[in-house]
Amino acid sequence: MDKESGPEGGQEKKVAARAGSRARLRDFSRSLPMSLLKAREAVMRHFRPGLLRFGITEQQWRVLRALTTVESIEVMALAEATFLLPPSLSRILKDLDERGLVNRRTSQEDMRRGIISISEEGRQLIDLAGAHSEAIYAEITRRYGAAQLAALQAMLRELETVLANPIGVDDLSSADGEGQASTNAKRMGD
Amino acid sequence: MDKESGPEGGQEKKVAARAGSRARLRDFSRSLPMSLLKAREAVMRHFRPGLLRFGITEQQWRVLRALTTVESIEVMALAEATFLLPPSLSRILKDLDERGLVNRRTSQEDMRRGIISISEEGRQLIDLAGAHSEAIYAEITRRYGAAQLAALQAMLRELETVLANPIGVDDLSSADGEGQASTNAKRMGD
DNA sequence: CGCCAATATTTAACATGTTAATATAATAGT
DNA sequence: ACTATTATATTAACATGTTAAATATTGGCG
Repeated sequence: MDKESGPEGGQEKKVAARAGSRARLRDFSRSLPMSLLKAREAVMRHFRPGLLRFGITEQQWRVLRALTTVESIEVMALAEATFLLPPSLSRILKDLDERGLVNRRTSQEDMRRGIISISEEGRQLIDLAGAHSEAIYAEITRRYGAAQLAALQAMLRELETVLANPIGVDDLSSADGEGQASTNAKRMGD
Repeated sequence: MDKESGPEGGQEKKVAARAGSRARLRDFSRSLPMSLLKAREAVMRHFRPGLLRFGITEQQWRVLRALTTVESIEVMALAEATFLLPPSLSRILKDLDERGLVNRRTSQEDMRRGIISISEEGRQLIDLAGAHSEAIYAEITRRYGAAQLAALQAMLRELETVLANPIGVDDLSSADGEGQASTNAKRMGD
């Protein structure tokens, strides 16, 4: 599957002549985390400059965008919806609040919970930036193909599902041994 | 793709409560950047704890791992190989150098260029952490399926290729039925 | 030769990612 | 009621992402 015939271009002068661990580390740039990272960066490269011109970052946009879909939402639920960790979201909300783009209040039933809603200014900003983003997203869809895009996202969701359960030592022992594991695992660190 | 007409009217009730705020946010979390981000996090969640026990971060691991594949390499080439931006790599190399995990020297032909190589300590560390990562990667491959994994990576690579060229106003006009991003401000695809 | 554009690397400044620790408030058990 | 536990943010501390600017050095050109 990972064919990659030929070296990375051959401009490297000397490869380590040391024994030990070198040959199998060659294709590390094609690891799954790297593939996902590169693909995402390829996408975001097209969105970021536009958002920057509206004075918001990618994460701030995610928050405001999520807030347009509800009347109000608690911080924890917002963190899950935007896939931001609570510390990050806390900082972002503080900033957006100071800029008047969101409103916060405290739940009366549970004083721990903060309840966030988007302000009118925030909504206007999302309307403006959203037009740009939508056009870019449409062009990405056109280039890649709608069906291909849907298929890709289905596979990504499947990957998430499959990795939902933690990997313990028991899993490793059954996968690393000989037998069935030899059918799939080449070696490639990450 | 993104339907959800505007909630501007505010005629919906609070979706706050517990975890009842999922229905409206679902299409938002289906955007391509979010899908890629979630999938990558699902993978990294399994690797990070192991690396942390060896005292290295994910990016430091990438750098050391890349260095095991060459005898030495220039900073710019290393940045490209690890997919790190030069400022990030600069900080990482400074730290790894102080910890004695890498060695740096300056090219004699071009005094601007720094040349990096892994130290013996660094190599030992990679050997240890690498065994662990390999086992985890093998288990991920087993769960998802080797063929499925290869197909996913091919699709990701295709996405990169398709998005290599910048998206200009010309592309946007032909993408949607009635482009003109400046006039229609309603929904977006993140 | 000397000036200047270009390249390689670093620093700076700000925002976020990540883990741990900290207040505060609600809840379960006894 | 009282305490241990749990849940909800937030803060802290460090590392990285991201863009812009600064440095250093090289190479081109008049």
